Amino acid sequence: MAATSQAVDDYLKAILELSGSATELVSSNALAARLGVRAASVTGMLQKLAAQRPPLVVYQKHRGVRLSSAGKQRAWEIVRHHRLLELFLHNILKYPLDEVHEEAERLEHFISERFEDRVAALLGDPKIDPHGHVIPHKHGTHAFPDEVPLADWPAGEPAVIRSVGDRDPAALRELQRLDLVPGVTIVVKVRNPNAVTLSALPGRNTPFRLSNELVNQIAVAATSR
Amino acid sequence: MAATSQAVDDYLKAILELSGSATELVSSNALAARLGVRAASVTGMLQKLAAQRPPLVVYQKHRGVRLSSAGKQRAWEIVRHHRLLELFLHNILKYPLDEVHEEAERLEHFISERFEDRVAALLGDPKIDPHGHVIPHKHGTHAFPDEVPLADWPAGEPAVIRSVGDRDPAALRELQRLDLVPGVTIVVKVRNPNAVTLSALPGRNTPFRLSNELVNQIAVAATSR
DNA sequence: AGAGAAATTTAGGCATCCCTAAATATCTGA
DNA sequence: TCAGATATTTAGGGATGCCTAAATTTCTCT
Ligand SMILES: [Mn+2]
Ligand SMILES: [Mn+2]
Ligand SMILES: [Mn+2]
Ligand SMILES: [Mn+2]
Repeated sequence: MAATSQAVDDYLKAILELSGSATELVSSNALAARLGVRAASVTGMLQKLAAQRPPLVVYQKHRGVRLSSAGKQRAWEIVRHHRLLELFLHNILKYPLDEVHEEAERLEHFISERFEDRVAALLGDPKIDPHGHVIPHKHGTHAFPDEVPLADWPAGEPAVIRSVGDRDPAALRELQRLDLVPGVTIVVKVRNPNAVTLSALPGRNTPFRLSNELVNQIAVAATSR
Repeated sequence: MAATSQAVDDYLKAILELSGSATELVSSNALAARLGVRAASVTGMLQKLAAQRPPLVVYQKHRGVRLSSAGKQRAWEIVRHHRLLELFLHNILKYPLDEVHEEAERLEHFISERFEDRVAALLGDPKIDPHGHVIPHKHGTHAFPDEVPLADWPAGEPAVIRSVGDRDPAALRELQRLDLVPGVTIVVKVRNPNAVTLSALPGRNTPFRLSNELVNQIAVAATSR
């Protein structure tokens, strides 16, 4: 497989991250917004990725794009780099949680296979990154975890925080301050259009309100098992 | 100071490494050979570097180029990244000695100041990289060590290996096999145009011949002190 | 069906960094 | 001094990846 540039890597990863289910098409505009480039630039790049041999994406004009199997492989590879790097930066180099993402976002494109393997070994073949995201295996993808966005979770039902978003440092600092980190159990008391109120919990005296901006950073799962 | 591209970094580092003494001019052809590009490309880049504000090099047409103080600062910065990374790869990630250079050569351009600082802390503010090269301080340059090329060392006088070249993996493996690594004491018995013969040494039964290719990888200093 | 939203196309441009080939200029040593 | 070595200039090009602006196509919803 031909080597991919940083820009290509970023497009593939963005398509992966925007396509919730594997078959869902991602629109050009969504990609443009996520990558901070113009729609015309996206169209150009998608055509290039689809024209490559083997193609990295399956591109349907006006309908959207999804990863080909080669594209999926490369995208997961980059995600593995990213999450291993984040854990390394946090656990070994003692980076604050809200600073790991930016550095990993840069370095993920440049580390070698050997670096990836040695870091994984140093960390003891970890399964979860410091935000609670699953670290994919070296070859092949990984099953989607059973987590759902907190915004979709029913009120009254206890839930465990599985992961938090890694892209917004300010939100991350706030979540840490509130102790809303992976592993913590919460209960939604009320859901409004713009916020969610969480019930009082052990170690916290009053119910409190979480803005959607923070709610959207959190993914949860049932407390059972 | 404006951010420098990878290509600019590589030019600055090459100028630094090719100018033995601080004031020595480096020729365009020497740079072209070291960087694996054409002389015409070098001329173009040198003009760009000299035109920058502040200038990164002092360029005298037909005579050569040397680093300005801004250029020197950036070049030493990259060298610090490189040598810290090499030591990190060797000591923490357990890379073989002959594989650290290539990875460091790539990553040196992309790590942040924070990464540099945290790696230095993890390694205990090291002074010497795994090839025996001095790791410059974070701000400002460093004094040149007292080492000289083995090719310039007088026969009969014992010498300690101070450093070995990091750019040729095959040569490095051979030097390790021969136990010619930093810290080891040697004596030159005979010098030929194409080789040097070392005297028998503790742990070695016969004198042996070292090709210039290997001799040129080694820098030594007096055994005293 | 028609309007508005979404996406694409086209045409031109910018920046970086590299290449070749040929002509020219400068330097240096015998 | 002058020939050969060294370096520069000029003029052309390629690749990547981004931009704008305007025109157009396609889709989707009412
Ligand atoms: Mn990899
Ligand atoms: Mn993460
Ligand atoms: Mn630095
Ligand atoms: Mn080294």
